[in-house]
Amino acid sequence: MIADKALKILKINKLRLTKQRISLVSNIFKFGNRHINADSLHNEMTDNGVKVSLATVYNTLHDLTKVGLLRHVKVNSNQNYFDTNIDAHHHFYDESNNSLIDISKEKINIKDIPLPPENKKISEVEVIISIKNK
Amino acid sequence: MIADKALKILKINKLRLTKQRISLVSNIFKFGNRHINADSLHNEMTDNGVKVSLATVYNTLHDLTKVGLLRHVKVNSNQNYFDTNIDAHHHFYDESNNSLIDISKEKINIKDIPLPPENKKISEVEVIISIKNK
DNA sequence: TTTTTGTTTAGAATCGTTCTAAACTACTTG
DNA sequence: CAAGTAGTTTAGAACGATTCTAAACAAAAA
Repeated sequence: MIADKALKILKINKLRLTKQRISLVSNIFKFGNRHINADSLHNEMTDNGVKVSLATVYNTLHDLTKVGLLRHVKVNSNQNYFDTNIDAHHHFYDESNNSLIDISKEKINIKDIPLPPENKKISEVEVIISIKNK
Repeated sequence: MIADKALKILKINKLRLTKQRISLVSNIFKFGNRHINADSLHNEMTDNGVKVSLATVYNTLHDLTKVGLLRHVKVNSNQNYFDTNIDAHHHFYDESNNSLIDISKEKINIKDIPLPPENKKISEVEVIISIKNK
């Protein structure tokens, strides 16, 4: 995903292309796939000399998730992580430093997936392999 | 797991059998397998007329986890969930109400598990199937 | 341009959780 | 079984991540 394409998707979803969103989006998608949280993204912006409030960082991360440009990773850390890789895939979760490492979908083969309860549908299947130092 | 056995394990681990721990443990393991969080457990105690501070509830949940009587579920909800079912198994995570439903290990067949990075070892493999209302 | 409506902001508020240090009590030892 | 000691509980403060508020602002529409 490149920033320009992401901005088009924001526009399609009737989200205004404000200065803040433009610089956040360009930062988020500047590097390859990665896992970000609000705080580190906010620091990144500050370090780059871009002044954006933390509230806007949170709002934008949620907006981007809503339109499918980010994926909220359901790992229980004290912080919420957002993944720029929106394709189905799994994660190593390093307990020693709360970091995530992608595992491509093909690497894990899940055979049988049970049916969800009545009136529910599956929204996501995620494998989390917790790891720690040897 | 029954409460008496759990208390023995506490003793073995040199954790004192205080009034608070005894009533917490007996509450936690009174029902079958379930998923608890600090707040709801604290309410449960209060409703039963047992006065325990919230801090003690947190301490005890952690202590029980440390000695292997509970398992901390790594689902990203805003609260931490502890599972009285300590056997390897998986979960449905109902996004509509942040609840967990057990899926027994046999129901899901994970074929290939990738090797962890250098100097790391796997501590847990967890499948989380997020579900929502149809 | 002017108006409308969505967005940003600083700071307050909230929520789950952990910390603190004083009071307390289970267990140990003499 | 009394006295000592070391682990435990507690209320309340503190904390860290996140959300809320309502006023200022800016993008898009009219």
